[in-house]
Amino acid sequence: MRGDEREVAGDTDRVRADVASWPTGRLLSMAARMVESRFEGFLAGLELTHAGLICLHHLAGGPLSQRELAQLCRVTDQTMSRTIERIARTGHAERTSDTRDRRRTVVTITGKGIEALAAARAEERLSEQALGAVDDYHRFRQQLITLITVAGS
Amino acid sequence: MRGDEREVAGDTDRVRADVASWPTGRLLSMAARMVESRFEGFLAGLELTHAGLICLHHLAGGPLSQRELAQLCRVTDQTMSRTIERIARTGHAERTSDTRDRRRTVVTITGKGIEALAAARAEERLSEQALGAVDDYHRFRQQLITLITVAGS
DNA sequence: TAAGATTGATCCATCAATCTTA
DNA sequence: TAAGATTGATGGATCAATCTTA
Repeated sequence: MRGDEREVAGDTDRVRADVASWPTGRLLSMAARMVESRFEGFLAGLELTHAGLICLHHLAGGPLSQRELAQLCRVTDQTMSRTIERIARTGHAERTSDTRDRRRTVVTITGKGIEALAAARAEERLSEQALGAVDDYHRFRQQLITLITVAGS
Repeated sequence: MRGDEREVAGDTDRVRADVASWPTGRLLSMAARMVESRFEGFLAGLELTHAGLICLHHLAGGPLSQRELAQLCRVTDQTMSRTIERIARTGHAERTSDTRDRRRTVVTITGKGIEALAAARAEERLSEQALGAVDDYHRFRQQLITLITVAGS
């Protein structure tokens, strides 16, 4: 009984009121979905996803084992295993067995991966300009980084 | 957290450096996971999840159709269908068919749902105190609300 | 035809259990 | 036994397709 044709004016205010009482965790996940979805279509054109992109980001500095990559991306080993499976399948990275310790799998970014990373970063810069609605965007990012840093250690 | 003895000092700085170059969407989803995971154990004791909790939050104001609930929670109808299935199964809400329009399903919070909501809100307040690491927490929340509001309209 | 809700397929993440190699 | 990686089950979200009722 609330969502009908009477939202002639004040729609933004109504949404704001709905959301203002949400727990902070919910606000964060909602915001994450909105920001990331703007970008997903573009990434799909590169055969990439957000999870794969952050891997390539870290792999740009050189090959890493799956566990090292998981720690840098701050996900579990299990999640990383599946993400790497995908970026290997699409040809953005390669898995090779470490000859000195055959338990380890070394992941290396490919030429296709490097190109996709560059393209994604360029687009990212553009799409984040839309976040200008947040006043003091730089500080907002710093607050997020602080939150992740202190809560994660 | 990462139980090695070589990170005697500077662990926090290292994590911060890792994360500082991430896209904002990734920072948001990471922060969301960290904040929400603190709370999940408690909710599990109530047989609830975050998705269910936000439903109960909106249902506290009175019964709603599934579509209305989806719009308030800002998820798709399909997601809401599955979330309601769960909170109905656990007895936190009930589904009844609207006799005047049998396409509609009316969702009502139960006594168990009301109790669980109250318990969760009390705990929520406590757990969010840990977010005090963010300077000007109030403004941080306002920025999130702005982001969701303007991007979603 | 359209509206409301459900089911199927996919993706990101988790934990628990397993498999291989050290 | 432990370390590194994988697989299975589950939860939260999406889109596409379907089913029922108006």
